[in-house]
Amino acid sequence: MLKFTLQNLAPSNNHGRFRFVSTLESITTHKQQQNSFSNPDPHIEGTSFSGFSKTLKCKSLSQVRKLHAQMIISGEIRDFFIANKILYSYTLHRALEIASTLFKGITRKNSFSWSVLIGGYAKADEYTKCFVTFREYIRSGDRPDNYTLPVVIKVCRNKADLVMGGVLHSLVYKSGFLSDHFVAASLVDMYAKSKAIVDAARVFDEMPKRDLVSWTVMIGACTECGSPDEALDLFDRMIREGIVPDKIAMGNIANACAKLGMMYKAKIVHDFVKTMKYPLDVILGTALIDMHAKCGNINLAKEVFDQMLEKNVISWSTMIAAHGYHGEGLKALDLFQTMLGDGISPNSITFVSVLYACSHSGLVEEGIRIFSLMEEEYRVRPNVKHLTCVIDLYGRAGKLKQALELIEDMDIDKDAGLWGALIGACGIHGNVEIAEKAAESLLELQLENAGHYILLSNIYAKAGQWEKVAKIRQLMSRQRIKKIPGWTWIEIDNKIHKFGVGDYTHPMSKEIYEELKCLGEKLERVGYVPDTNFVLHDIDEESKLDLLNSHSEKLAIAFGLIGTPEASVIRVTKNLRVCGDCHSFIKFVSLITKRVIIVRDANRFHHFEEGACSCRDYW
DNA sequence: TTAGGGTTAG
Repeated sequence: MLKFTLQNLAPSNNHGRFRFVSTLESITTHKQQQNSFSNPDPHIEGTSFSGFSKTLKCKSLSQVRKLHAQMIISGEIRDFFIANKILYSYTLHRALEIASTLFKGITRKNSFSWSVLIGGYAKADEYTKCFVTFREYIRSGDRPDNYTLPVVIKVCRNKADLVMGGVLHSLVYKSGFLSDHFVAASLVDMYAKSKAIVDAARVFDEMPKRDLVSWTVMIGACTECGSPDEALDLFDRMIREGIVPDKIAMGNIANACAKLGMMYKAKIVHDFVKTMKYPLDVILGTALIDMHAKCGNINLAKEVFDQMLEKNVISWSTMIAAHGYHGEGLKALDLFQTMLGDGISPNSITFVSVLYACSHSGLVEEGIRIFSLMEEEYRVRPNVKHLTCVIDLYGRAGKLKQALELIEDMDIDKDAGLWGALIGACGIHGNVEIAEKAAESLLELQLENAGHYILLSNIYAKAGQWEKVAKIRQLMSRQRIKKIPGWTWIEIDNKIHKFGVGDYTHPMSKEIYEELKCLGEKLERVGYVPDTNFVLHDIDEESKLDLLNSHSEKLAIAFGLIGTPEASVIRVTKNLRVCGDCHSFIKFVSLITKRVIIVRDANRFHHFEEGACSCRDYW
């Protein structure tokens, strides 16, 4: 089952105000004033190439070869300056064999020659040759310089090779290049992409001076490692230090906003991009689509998508996925057809998005048909993620036996997510027998994801099999698997308010619980009955009711009702799946308050209106 | 003359 990467993620600065909003606005104002005087184009950059370099760079490979031949005939190739330039031109064309031959013939190799060849291998993903050449460089007695080191560190980043990365870090330290911002930024990025966030932060903190790239790398690292709120704080710090974010930094911060699901901030990010006139290229445009969609604004996402002059398979897949998790399966399928009509070949992720969209809109037959055509018609081999979507589809249709048979028949490495999808479907249809079979396979994998164990525990609890619930709990405890705490947060007036279950830490807790009590009375009059089956503890009914009434999504929504103008849309984000009772509760709240309530959970968006949800009770 | 940061799922 697809999920946003929201687990374990919630804003840490409870009730805090993100300052980047005002700082971005101040830059924007400054920029507007600047524009009125000089109207500088931020996209025209100076170049560092001399005329000769520029000329060579523009030449085709055959022209470079011709020039090379002329230089050999005239003897000018003996000039190491000229030889180096031709060497560089060859690497730009990925003509690495000729480059290597030329390199061997250069008698006075300098650091430039080595850097260029090593960089050429790196850019061509020839990692082994890159490291072998780097080793020869060191053995030649020369010291690697601040041009070569970022290149080899980047290779470690691409391979997530922390061992070699650590060796290079120590080399950097010994050679005194830690103060070079190119070298240090490469190290930060290498650690970040290898998920060693503490090491990344250490290098970053120790940098004597940080430029835009170093900041962007560190901001991206925070988002990547599950702390988008820290990414926003860091972004704020960067701006306070006078650094103006460019389009790459803005794409990066759009990712953080996407993870947090905060619509207000998303709008500010987009406005800033517009004011700075950053071009909506394929990467920034796609990041903005993803941000708006994950912040609950599918219309703005589509607007950006339509404005983009160039789109690639990632942009299309992002938009298809967005329709999917907003429950707009037919639109997702339409877009998929348009994409094919535009001659864009779908990739593996496109199919995950399409199948996911089918699954979350109940398009069972269509989804199964597309799955069956994937390999034959589109040459994309189904993987476990596609199969998981199909299991969701079968689950929705109640075809649990067929789902189990399909899993057993397919020659695909099964993962916990796949078995989790089957257990989830069993939970909806109350099928303990198949759930137990799936659980056996799941437990064999001995994975640490608490969610799947909870699903099974949920099924046993619903069936009143408390002994088995206890057994699952024991297993989790033995394997030290902890349930991830559920959090729901709501953004009001640019402040984030975060709630946990039974939370009394909010300054307005008294009013929130009063609102909940009042709501409960009104809801019961229109037919809402709390479903205590969703409390997975073997406790008395009254305690269950108390626990149920203080679920984080209910607290956030109650606060939303108090803190936002009448008739306005309430948007909340939860890091886990919304609970079944809360889902029913929110439907009733949307009915009696006439509010549209949009809930983003770990799986998808739920649009509640007039007592119904866009997920049609399947999620 | 050469070097570091960017988009979709999980």
